[in-house]
Amino acid sequence: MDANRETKAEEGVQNEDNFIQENKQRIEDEDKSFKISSPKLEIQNIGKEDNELESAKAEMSEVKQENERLKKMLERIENDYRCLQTRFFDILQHQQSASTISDDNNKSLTIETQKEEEAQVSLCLGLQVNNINKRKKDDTITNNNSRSSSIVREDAKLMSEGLSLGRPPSIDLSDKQGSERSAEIDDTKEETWPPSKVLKTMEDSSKEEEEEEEATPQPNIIKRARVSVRARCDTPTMNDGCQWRKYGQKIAKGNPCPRAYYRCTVAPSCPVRKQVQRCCDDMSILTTTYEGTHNHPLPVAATAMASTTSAAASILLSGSSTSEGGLTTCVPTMNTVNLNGLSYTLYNNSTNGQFNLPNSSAPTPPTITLDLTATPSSVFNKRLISNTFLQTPSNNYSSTSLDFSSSNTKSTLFPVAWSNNSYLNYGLFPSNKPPIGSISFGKSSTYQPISHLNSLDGINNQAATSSSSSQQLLTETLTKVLTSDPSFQSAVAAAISSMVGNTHNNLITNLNRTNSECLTTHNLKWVDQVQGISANSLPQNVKACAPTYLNKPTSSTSNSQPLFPFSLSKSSSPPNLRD
DNA sequence: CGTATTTGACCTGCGC
DNA sequence: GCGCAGGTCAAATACG
Repeated sequence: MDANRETKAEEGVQNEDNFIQENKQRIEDEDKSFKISSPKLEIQNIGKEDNELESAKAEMSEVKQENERLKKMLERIENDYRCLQTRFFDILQHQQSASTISDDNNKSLTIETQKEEEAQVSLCLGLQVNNINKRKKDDTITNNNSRSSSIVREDAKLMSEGLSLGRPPSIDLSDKQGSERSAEIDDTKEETWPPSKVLKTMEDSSKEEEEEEEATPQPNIIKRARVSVRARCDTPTMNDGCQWRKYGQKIAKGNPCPRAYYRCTVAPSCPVRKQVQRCCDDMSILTTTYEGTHNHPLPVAATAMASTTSAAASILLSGSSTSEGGLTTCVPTMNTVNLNGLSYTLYNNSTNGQFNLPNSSAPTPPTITLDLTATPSSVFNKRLISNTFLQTPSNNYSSTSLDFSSSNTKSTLFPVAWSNNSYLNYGLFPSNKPPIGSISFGKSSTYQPISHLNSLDGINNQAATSSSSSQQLLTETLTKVLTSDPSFQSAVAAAISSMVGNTHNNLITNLNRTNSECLTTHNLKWVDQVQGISANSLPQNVKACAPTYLNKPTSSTSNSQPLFPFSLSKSSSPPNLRD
C-alpha cells in the first residue's frame, strides 16, 4: 500500500510541477504582452491631455509592478515547493528505511498510516466516535496481548477516560460508493442528532445499538459537533446547495433576532439540521450552524459547504482533543494563520461556550466557526471580545473558529501578505495587540504562540521567537505543522478545495495524500477574486445568498482565465478529498 | 390541492 | 421542585 501511495504521491508532485511550469509560462507571456502593448498605449495617448497620459502611464506602471510581483511570488512559491518536495522525499525514504527495522515498528507505522489516511479522507460531520470507540476497545481487548499498537491503546485509553481524540471515522471516500457507505453507517449505527421521537420510532431496529451507545458515558459530546458559518448575507438564509425545511423559530435570549430551525429535506430521514440566526450587532451577518451528517448523496452545489463544514469539524474535534487531553494551560488558544490574505483562525477555548451562539446558557456542543464576514483584524477583535464575555465556566466543551475571512481592504494593522512585498507572510498581527495563544508564522512576530498541536509547541515557539526567521525555517515549520495533524490537513485541503473550485481538486488531494501541504499556501489569492464573482453567478430564483468562499462560480467563470496561476475549468466532481 | 411556513404548545436539560 | 432557555412538534395558515 505504501508503494501505491508513494506512486500516487509522485504523480501528484509531478502534476504540481507541471502546473507551476505552465503558470510560470503564462505569467511570462502576460508580461510580454504588457511590454508589447505598452508602446501602443503611449502612441494612442499622444495628443491627449497630459494628465490623462500620465494617469494611463501610472496605471500601466502599476500593472507592470503587479506583474513583477506576481512573477517574483511565483518564483518564491516554486522554490518553496521544491524545498518541500525534497523534504517530502526525504521523509518518504526515511519512512521506508524505518519500516524495515522491525516488524513491530512496521505494524505501528502501518496502523499510523491507516489512521492518517482515515483522517485525511474523512468528510463526516458528527463523527462516529462511538463506533470507533467500540472498534478500538475491541481491538484493545482482542489484541491485548501484543498486536495492538501503542497508538491504538492510547486512543482507547483516552476515550475510555472521556478524553476522546475525536478521530475522524474510517470512511473511505476514495471510491464513488463512499458516500453511500457512509450513509449506511449513519443509518444503521449512528444517530448524529439528538434522537427525536419520530426517528426513534422509525429506527426500532437500531434501538439496541442506541441503548448500547447511551450506556457508554461519553457520548454525544463528539457526536454533536457543530459547524457554524458566519457570512454577510442579505437574504434569510445562505444558499448552501441543500434543500431545507423550516420547522421552528425561536427568539433566543439576548438576541432580538429570531433563530430559525431547518432540517434537510434532500432525504426524508436525513438527520442534518441547521440553525440560522442574524447577529444582533450586525444585522447583515448571518450565522448558520450545521449539525449532523447527511445520510444521502449531496447535490453538487452542496458539496462545497458539506466538505468544508465536515473538515472544519475534524479540526474542531482534533483540536478539542488537544485542549482537553493535552493542554495544561487554561489560556484559550487562538491560532491564526494569514495565508495570503486568507485569515485562518483556529480558536480553541476549552472553557469557552459556544462562540457563535453566545446566548446559550446551557452547555453546548463543541462548535467550530467559519467566519466569512470581516477583515481579519476585526474578526480578531471579535474573538477577544467573545472570549472575554462569553465564557461559561460550567461548559467544558471546546469552541473553535476557523476564520476564512478575506481582507479586501488592505489594512495596515493586518497586512495582507499577498499584497505586500513580503510573500508567504503567514500572519502579521497588529503589534499593539498580541493575541493570546496564536500561531504566527513569519516576520514581525513577537508573540509566544500556543499551538493547538501540542507536539509542535516547540517548533512554533521557535518560529515565533525568532524575528529573523529564515524562509527555510518558515517552510519547515509550516510543513511540520501541516504534516503532523491529519485532521488539519484534511480540513485545510477540503476548505481550500471548496473555495478554490473543483479544478484544483487533484492538486489538493494529491498533495493531501502525499503530505505535501505546502500547496495550500499557493492558491489563496485567487480565492479573493472568486469572492466577488460567486454572488453574481447564483441563479436568480435562489432566494438565499451564497457564502462567498463556499459557493463556487461555475459557468460564469468557466471561460475566463484567472488572474493568477491557477486556472479554472468546469468540473462536476465535488471538492472532496477523493483521489 | 399539495407543499412550505408560521407559531404557540410542549418537551428536555440544566441551574438554583 | 421550580423556573428558564433551547429545541421540537404539529395544527393553522399562506402560497403557488
